Amino acid sequence: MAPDLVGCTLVGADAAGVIVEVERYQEDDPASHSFRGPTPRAAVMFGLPGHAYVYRSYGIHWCLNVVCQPAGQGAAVLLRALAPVDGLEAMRARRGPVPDRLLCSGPGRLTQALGIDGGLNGAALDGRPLGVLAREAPVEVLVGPRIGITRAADQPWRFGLAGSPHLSRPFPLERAVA
DNA sequence: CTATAGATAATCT
DNA sequence: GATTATCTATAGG
Repeated sequence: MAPDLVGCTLVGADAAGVIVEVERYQEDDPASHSFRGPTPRAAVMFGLPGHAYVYRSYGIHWCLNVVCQPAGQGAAVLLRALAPVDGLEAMRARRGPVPDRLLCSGPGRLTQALGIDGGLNGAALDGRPLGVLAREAPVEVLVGPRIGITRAADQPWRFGLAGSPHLSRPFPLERAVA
């Protein structure tokens, strides 16, 4: 499901962007919050698929995940970067004086740009205030190791849209999948 | 371009 | 007390 989310559109309350970078996390993955079972924080990961798992990162930022099927599995996809397509003014207002390239180029940046916080933890991703739209055309997806983790760091579980200028970081080897 | 400090809170040891 | 699915500002090459 993670590579299939690349190219889809994330729609917020007043802004939207194409998902250009994601990472997958699941229960048997030591880097995943669901690794220790349905703890208070990770409970949503074991809940309804298609809902949002929002957690605080480094005490400062919010990060958004899409909970995966089937229910109760503890699997989710972290949204790491968007290509802004709508509501640019609202994003700029929330993000401050950064270049447009950096508006949504990172998991914490993307949530700040869309105004997403812990209040949306567990929310359905089926429309307002948050939703995901299917992509309209096939895309070329890159694969590489995940970013910012120490456990299972060599697993190629990060996926990105080939050629996007909005990735949080480039992919090491441009290997295509899907 | 790389390197590093600092902010800050939930979770882990 | 240490670590963490991060970001920004600043200093140096």
